[in-house]
Amino acid sequence: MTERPYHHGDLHAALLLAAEAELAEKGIEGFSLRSVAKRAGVSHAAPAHHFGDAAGLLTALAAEGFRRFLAAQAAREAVAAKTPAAQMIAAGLGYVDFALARPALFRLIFSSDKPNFGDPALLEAADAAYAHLVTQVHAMGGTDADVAPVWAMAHGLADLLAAGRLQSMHGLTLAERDAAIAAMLARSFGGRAL
Amino acid sequence: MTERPYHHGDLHAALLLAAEAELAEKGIEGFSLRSVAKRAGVSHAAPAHHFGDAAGLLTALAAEGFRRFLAAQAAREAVAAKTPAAQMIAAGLGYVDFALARPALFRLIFSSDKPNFGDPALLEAADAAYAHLVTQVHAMGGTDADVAPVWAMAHGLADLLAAGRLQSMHGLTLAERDAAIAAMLARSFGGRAL
DNA sequence: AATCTTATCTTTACACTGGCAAGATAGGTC
DNA sequence: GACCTATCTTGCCAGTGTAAAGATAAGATT
Repeated sequence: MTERPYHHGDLHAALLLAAEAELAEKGIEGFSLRSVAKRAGVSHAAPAHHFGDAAGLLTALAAEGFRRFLAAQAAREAVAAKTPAAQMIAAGLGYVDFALARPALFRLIFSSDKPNFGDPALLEAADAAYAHLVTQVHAMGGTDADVAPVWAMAHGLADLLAAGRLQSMHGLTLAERDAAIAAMLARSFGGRAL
Repeated sequence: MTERPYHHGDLHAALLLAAEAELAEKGIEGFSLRSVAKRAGVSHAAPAHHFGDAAGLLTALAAEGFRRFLAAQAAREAVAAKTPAAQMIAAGLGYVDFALARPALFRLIFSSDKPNFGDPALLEAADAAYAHLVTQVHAMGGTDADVAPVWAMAHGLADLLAAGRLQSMHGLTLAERDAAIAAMLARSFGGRAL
């Protein structure tokens, strides 16, 4: 029987990990602060000291979510051709990858009121994601007016796919699905990406 | 003092109205069944008889939401030119109108796990909305492959605007905003709408 | 008309939730 | 060694969803 020490050591990080697992299993609407604490092997009131309240924990998790979100895009970009068009397509594919791999986290950062989006750390992470998108569009020779359609297309695809609502894309192989998404992203840029 | 009768008369409809108001005020994440009951002037357990549980009430509300969603599109179509292209653009504008006018209801039908989407009445309402979209695309001479990009563009714009995330469109007048959305929708159709 | 049946609504109770306050523990500082 | 502060636990409260049991009313049957 290994006695659990009174002080955890790195409860802050442990709680974030537990919260991510809890979110993935229960979804935003089933998320429970007490359950997260139990998962981390700690009393129900322990998280308060590190994150204040449930919103605080979800705010920190959302910031981490934005970083994962960017990482998913970077992963696609790393294996894509180093042309601006291919990089932008890759970012869009990563956008969708993230929504499908972590739907609850995706909803937390885009469709939830629980995190405090005025929090500086969260704002910074969100701004970084947005800045990346703008950079991609500019690299392709697009203007600020091209940002909205590209973003909307990627976001709409990601959100609908994560919700399981685009049944027309269900029977496709991964390669076919990627090709279809790439074509739609190119279309959102005005067809100038092909 | 008008004594409240033991039997409400039409509690089913009254609860739906109260639930819609509750949703609009508190959002999905602040939605409370007991608060809805209080709003309808009835005990907290009364809704159970009509809707089973909270999910049942939100399922019924989601079905109603889909009907409102279609009505918002129809409202735009009624005042638009009667060409297929103008009608499709109008539907997209109505899509966005709905998301901005009732963001919580929009999230309930597209980004929530609480309603039971296997419910026949909800399925029927959702299918009707999807069928309308397909009809629009076909009327323009589009194929089934054109449905996804048009839907994704409309949905992405609606979701991002409802979340207040497309700040680039904040300073626009209503007419300018509509024109920008129309241009993006046309783009999602491959530019063949202009 | 009297009784039975059924639907509707209330009351009560329970397990769970988030948040607060008070106490326990331990690590660091003077 | 004494103090201080951060960390964590325990105990508590109001609020939530849901189930069970009782109260009330309306309709049906006789």
